[in-house]
Amino acid sequence: MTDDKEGVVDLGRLRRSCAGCSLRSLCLPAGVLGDDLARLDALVRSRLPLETGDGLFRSGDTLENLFVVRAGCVRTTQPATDGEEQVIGFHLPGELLGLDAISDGHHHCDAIALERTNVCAVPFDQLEDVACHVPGLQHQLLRIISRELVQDHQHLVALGRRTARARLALFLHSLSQRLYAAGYSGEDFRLPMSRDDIAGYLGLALETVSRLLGRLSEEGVIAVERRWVRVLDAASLASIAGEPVTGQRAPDGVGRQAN
Amino acid sequence: MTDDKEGVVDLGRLRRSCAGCSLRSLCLPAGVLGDDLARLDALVRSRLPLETGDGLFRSGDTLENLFVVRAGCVRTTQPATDGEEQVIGFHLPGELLGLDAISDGHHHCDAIALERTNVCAVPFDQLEDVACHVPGLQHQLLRIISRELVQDHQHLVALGRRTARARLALFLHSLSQRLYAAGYSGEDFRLPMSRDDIAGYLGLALETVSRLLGRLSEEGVIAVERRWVRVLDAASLASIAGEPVTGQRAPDGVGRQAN
DNA sequence: CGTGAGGTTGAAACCACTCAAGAAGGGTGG
DNA sequence: CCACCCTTCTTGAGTGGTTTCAACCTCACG
Repeated sequence: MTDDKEGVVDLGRLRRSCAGCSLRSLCLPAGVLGDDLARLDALVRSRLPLETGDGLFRSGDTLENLFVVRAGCVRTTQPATDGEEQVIGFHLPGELLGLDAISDGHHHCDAIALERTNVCAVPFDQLEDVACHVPGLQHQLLRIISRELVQDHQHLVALGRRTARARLALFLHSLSQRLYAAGYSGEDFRLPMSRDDIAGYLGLALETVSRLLGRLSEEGVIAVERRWVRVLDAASLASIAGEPVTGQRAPDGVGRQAN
Repeated sequence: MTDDKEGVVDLGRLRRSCAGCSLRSLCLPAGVLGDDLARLDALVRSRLPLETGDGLFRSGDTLENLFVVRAGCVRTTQPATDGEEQVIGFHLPGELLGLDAISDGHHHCDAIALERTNVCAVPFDQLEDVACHVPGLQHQLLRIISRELVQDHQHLVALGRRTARARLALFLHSLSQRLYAAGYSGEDFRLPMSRDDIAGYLGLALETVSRLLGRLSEEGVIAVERRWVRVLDAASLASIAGEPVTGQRAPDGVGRQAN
C-alpha cells in the first residue's frame, strides 16, 4: 500500500483510524476535529481480536488503558467473595470500558469477551494529557462517564423496583436500542450472552429468565430461537418494561403474574 | 470584619473558602494548590441553607451547577411513572451531586434535602473551563465521577445478589464509614433518612426494613432508637453485609427471594 | 389532648428461588 | 454419518423470603 503523501490515502490505515471509524460519533472523537483528532488517534492502539472467554482485565489490575469495543461484546462482572457474581454491564460496539478504574487507578470488575471481539486500547494517562489541551475531548470524556452513570441508575431502578418480567422486557428493549445505535438491526438480533449472563445482570435465576423468555414468546411480543431474538411488538415490550412492582394496570390486559 | 490586605485574614471568608473547608480533601480541591485553588474558589457560590424537604433540582432541569454537600444530607431519586420511585443515593458532606446531568445537560433525578443542609454550587461550564487549565482539577473531577460509578456498582450487587438482611447491613456499614470519613462518628449516629427512604434505596418494603432493623438490634449487632443507631459489633455487621443470596452459613437459614 | 406522620408488628398471599429431571444443539471421534 | 458427551436451555414441583394488607403504637406538635 502507499503512504498518505500526495493526497493518496492509505485505506487500510484510514479504516483503522478514528477518522474512518463508523463508531466515531458514539466514541471519544465525537466533537473532536482536525489536528485534535489526529492527536487522539495517535494514542489509540488496536489489539488482536479477543476470542470467546478471553479476559481484557480483571479486578485489581492497574489501570493502563481504557477500552472501546469495536465489534463483539464484552461482559463486566463484580466479583463476589463466594462465586455468585453480579453482571454490571454488557458493552457493545462504540461503548467504553474500564471507567470505574479511574477512581483509584485499579479496575474493580472483570471484563471478558462473550464472542469474537475487537477493541481499541487508549492509554489513560496520555488520554488525560491530551484532554487537558483539547476541551472537546475533556467534555466528551466527562459526558461518556456521566452517561454510564445514567445507565447504571436505570439498572438500579430495574433491580430495585421491577418484577422479573419487567426487568427482562427492559433489558431486551434497551439492548435492541443499543444494537440499533451501533449500526445493527434492533428488531432481529443474536444475543451475545447466555441465559445465565442475563440472569446475572438482572438479579434473577437463570430458570426464571428462561421461563419468562418463553412467556413473552407465547404472548407474541418477541420470537425466540436459542440466542436469536426478533422483536414482534416493540410497543408492548416497552409497556411491559415500564411496569413497576405494583403495576396492576396495563393497556392490553398485560398485567403482572408469576414466573 | 477587616479585609485581607496587610496579611490580616478575614476569618469569615476563609471559613467559607475551599482553602479553609474541612472537607477539602474529599472534594474538588483535592490535589489543587495555590493559585489554581483560588481560581476554583472563585467559582464556588455557597447557597442559603436548605430546609427539610427543599428541592435542589428536579429531573429535567437544565444543568447549571454541580453541588457539594457541606452539611446535612441530600437524597436523589429516579422518578418512576407511577410514583414508586427508586432512591439512587444519599449524599453526605463532601460528596458531589448532579454528576449524571453532564451526560446530556439535564438532570435525571430529583434531589431534596432530608434535613437542614448546606451546599456549595459550582457552575459546571465554568468548572470545565478551569479544569482545562488545571490538570489536577480535571483529574480530580474524573476521579470523583468514577468513584460514584464504583459506588453504584456496589449498590447493584446489593440489589441483585443480596438478601434483605445483607442489604440493610451493607447499608449501615457503608453509611457508618462515610459518616466517619466526613468527620462524624461512625459508631453512633442519627439516620438522616426515614425507613421509607432506606426501603426505597434498598429495593425493599418499608416494613421489611423496620423488621430487620429490629432483628439486628435483638441480636446485639446494633442498637436502634428511632433514628439513632449505634454500631455495637462492626465485625458482625460487615460479615452479615457480605453474605450473598445463597448464604448457607447464616446463623439461621437466610435464603433469598424477590420483591 | 387530639391529630397525624412515622414506625412497629402480625398474618396471609405470592413471586421468584431451589432442586431436579429432561430436551436440544454442537462437537468430537469412531 | 451416527453415537456419544457436554454444555446450554427448558420445564415442573415445592419451598420460602418478602410483600401486602391491616392494625396498633408513639412521639411531636399545636
